[in-house]
Amino acid sequence: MEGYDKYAFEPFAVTVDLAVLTIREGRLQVLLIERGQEPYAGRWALPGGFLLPHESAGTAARRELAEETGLADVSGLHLEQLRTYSEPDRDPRMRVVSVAYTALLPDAPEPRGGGDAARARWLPYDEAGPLAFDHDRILADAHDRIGAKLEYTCIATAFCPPEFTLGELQQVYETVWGTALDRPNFRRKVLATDGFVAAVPGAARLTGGRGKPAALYRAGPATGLHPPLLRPPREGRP
Amino acid sequence: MEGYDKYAFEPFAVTVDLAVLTIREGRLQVLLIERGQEPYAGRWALPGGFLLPHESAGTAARRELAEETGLADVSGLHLEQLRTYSEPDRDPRMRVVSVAYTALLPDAPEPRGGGDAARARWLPYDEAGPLAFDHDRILADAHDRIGAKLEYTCIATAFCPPEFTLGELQQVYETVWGTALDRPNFRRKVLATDGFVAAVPGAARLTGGRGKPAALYRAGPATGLHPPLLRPPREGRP
DNA sequence: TCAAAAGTGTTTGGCCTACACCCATGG
DNA sequence: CCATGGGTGTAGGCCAAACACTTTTGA
Repeated sequence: MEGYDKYAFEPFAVTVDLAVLTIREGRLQVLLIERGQEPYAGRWALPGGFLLPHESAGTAARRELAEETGLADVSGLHLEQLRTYSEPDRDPRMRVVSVAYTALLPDAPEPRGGGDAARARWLPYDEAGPLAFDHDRILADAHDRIGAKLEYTCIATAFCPPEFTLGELQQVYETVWGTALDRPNFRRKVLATDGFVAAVPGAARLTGGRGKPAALYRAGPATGLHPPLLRPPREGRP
Repeated sequence: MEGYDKYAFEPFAVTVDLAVLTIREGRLQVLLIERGQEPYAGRWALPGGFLLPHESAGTAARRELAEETGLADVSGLHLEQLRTYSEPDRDPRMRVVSVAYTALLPDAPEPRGGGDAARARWLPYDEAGPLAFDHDRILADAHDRIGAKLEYTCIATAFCPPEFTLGELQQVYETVWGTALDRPNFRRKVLATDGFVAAVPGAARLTGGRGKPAALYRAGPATGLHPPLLRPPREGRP
């Protein structure tokens, strides 16, 4: 690093890309913006943007998240770094290194167009492609990561509103994993894990219009899941 | 991104940093280079360097790994992206965004000085700090990640030579986790996991000079561990 | 013949799966 | 009173922790 001339090379641009996931209508959905200009004009892409000169990638990601979702308070949302994409040809215009983040949202307000007045919308995860740039890969990596982290962390509550039922929490797992779970066993597993959820005394809510009202819970202080909540092995070969 | 002037901002430098880990003398050790110039002159740091203009971060990391270790063939080594560090003040000279990688080595040759003629050496993990820049944090993150991945992946074999005994494999787990494991149970667990290791027929090796010669194994084709090999819960509270 | 390291066997308990069953509510 | 979703109970099985025991080598 010594003797490096900071202007010797063509500069690298550094951006953040966001895979913003939520569960709407029982489906995993992702926040996309429509590109107005070339390259990939008219195609959908993940929201994102450049790092400002005095900003870390995490700060930039949270700023972009607020801009793109239009939410006033974005501080409580789950945001975590996914990985960095740096293939030389990933943007045909110039060298762009992008730090990708995954954000999880509970309720899903319709997005307003971002700062650059582009169209923004939620789209079901499996109808999202093909996206601009290498965003298909980023989105797939985000899905993989979230699916894996459901097994050994408590992030599932990040998809839920402040108060939620165990049925709603189970739907998070089922939606992301694409598999059905046994309700009694899921319930026991969650309640047995210390600090995963905390009961709201006396509260209850009707979920489907019919049926017994469900008890309400809040996210607990725990972050890890020991032992993990393993997803059922798939029927076919992996 | 539209209308972005690639020279409008002070350029970002993009580097890779490597946490190169190995097990020597029964201890987890890390490859460090001594800084010759300010800032942090005389301090030890993780090896690393700038991305070349047409190089991805992964390519740069593998190039640096070859340069710093002096190994001729570095293609079979385990190298994986850790995360990206982008705090604005992490390098006092300029804005540097660094993509950190973790590399795992089996045997550990003494390193030759890197391309910039700096001193390089192996140091036990727990004697490594304090390092230059934010490298203490990067190194700790690498250790955390490797410890976690031992539970649900087969990367432990990356610390072992091509042919190894189950005792050596167990020492990898014990060294990284800092806990003792039950040998019979470890053995059963590893052999029960399809594709983790494959026996080398007829081969055996004496390990401690005394005792029964141990059968030899090679790394199998599996990458994931289902079910995981969970580390024993720590005695104190987490 | 002993120490050291590899490898096998066995018991026990816990957790997890699967499924049967009861409860509360709206139509 | 039936459909729907929430919640409890329980029998069986698999897995893994714990530990006793055998085997093979060098000294």
